[in-house]
Amino acid sequence: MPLNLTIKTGSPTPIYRQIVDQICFAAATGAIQPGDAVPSVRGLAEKLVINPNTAARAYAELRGQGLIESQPGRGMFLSDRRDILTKAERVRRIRPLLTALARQAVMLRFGPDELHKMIDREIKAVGQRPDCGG
Amino acid sequence: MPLNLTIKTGSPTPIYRQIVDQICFAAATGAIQPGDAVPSVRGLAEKLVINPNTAARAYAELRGQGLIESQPGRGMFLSDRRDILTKAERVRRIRPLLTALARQAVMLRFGPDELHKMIDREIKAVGQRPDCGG
Amino acid sequence: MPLNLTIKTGSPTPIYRQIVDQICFAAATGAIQPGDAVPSVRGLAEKLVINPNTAARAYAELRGQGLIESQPGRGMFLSDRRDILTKAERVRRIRPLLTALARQAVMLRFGPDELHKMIDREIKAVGQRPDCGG
Amino acid sequence: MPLNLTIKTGSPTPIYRQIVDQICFAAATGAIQPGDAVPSVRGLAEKLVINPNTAARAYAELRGQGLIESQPGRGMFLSDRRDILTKAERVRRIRPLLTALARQAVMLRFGPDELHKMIDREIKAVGQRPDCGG
DNA sequence: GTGGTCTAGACCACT
DNA sequence: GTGGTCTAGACCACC
Repeated sequence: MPLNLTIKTGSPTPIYRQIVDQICFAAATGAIQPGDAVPSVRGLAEKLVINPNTAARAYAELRGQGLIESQPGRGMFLSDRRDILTKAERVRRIRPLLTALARQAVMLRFGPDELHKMIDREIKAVGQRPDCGG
Repeated sequence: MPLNLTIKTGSPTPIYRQIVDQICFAAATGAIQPGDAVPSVRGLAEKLVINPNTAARAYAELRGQGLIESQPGRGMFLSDRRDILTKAERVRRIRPLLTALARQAVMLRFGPDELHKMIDREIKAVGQRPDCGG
Repeated sequence: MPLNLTIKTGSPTPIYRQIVDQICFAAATGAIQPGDAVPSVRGLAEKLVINPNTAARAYAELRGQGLIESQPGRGMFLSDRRDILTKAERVRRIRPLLTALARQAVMLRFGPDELHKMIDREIKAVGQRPDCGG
Repeated sequence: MPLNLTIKTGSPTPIYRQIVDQICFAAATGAIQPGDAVPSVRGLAEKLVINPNTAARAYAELRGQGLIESQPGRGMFLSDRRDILTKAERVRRIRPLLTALARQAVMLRFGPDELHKMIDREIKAVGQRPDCGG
């Protein structure tokens, strides 16, 4: 089962964001491969019982990020892997989370080694859950 | 001087949050010890030239977290926070940040080693800044 | 007049795209500076006589590109300049236009020097027109 | 062999477009000269193993552009296209591409010199490919 | 059938 | 007041 999208309504994480994240992960982890088709806007909307616009919005964001490409009239397909963002921008985008984690870790007296182990475990576990607290 | 609070007005981080963070850090790093007195609401407000309500709000949050205790008639004192949180509770509190970081890291294609290095650097950097709310 | 947005309805270029392009240009040419506010979603919608959602969509795209940042409750502001895309990605995005131009130029017997002059003139002229054929 | 047409099926560029482009190039580069005969619709369809309708459509477009002329009973011949387009018309036709390129270049922060180099490279590369529709 | 765009109107959260 | 999200339904273009 290469792509099993699920959403949680009423979550602080918007639905479209949940979809984006899950497809993003599926691509990053290799669950879906370049050239693979992603569900159609209408099909996804029907399956998840959401408005087609919401599904379209998720896909629009993914397309904007260069992760998928649309072939008009045929559907949307996963693009070839490539580095889109500069190293500086990637660091910039993950920085707030690093800072927040470091602050909380210091406050809760977690040491670097403990953190490393926990983050490694988390990386392995990630990608199954539709909502991880935005 | 065990506690040297400074604030930055006009920051995206509310002033009360800045105070909470700094006292939190001071406690976590041992700059202030359990049983030490913290400034009175009025004294703090006067020193930082802020509204007493703002200082009170900061202390309310700290007391809610169990970090300080008021001894009526004597003032506010740092409690021994090691007694407060179990290991499970500490993990529970840092978990959402770990998850969020792991997800973002996977999406931005940061490997575990890169993450470890960035986390360590961030931990070292943390605690010096009056404003560290992301 | 730092920012004079106009749109052309019924154009092949979608309205939201026209807005994105114009703000993008204004930023690239220095007409608006980092930290400057951009019109509010509702204000822009009213001025251009479009649906607020359409304006919001344009801003969402600009924010996704890292060009503007939203300060909740305050408005949207132009971000600091930074390189977001890798060189390879920037080339990749301009490539189709280069190819199309080169083909047309060969067919119409324009030489490289003529092209250089025309493209330079076009660069100087660009940015005033809301629609330039998408 | 003045005209060696090849097509790529399954390409995003329709077959008729590929034919138009290649004949267009052959004419522009002098591979075929005004007055030269071009293959008949039937002959071309047979050689390329395509539907005669597709070949006819390609020729219809070329004739519409004034590039070829049919001499009833004799076949189709390359017309002298230098007589057809005035300088103003040539500029008018390439203008939209110049504008689009200039806009995109400004947005992606490509300077004039970089653009000139990329254009020159693209011109050299053009014409060899059976599929060059962007 | 596919995606893309736009409108209209609702609700939320933050300040 | 600000932005953010979601729904509903419409129309277009492409295949």
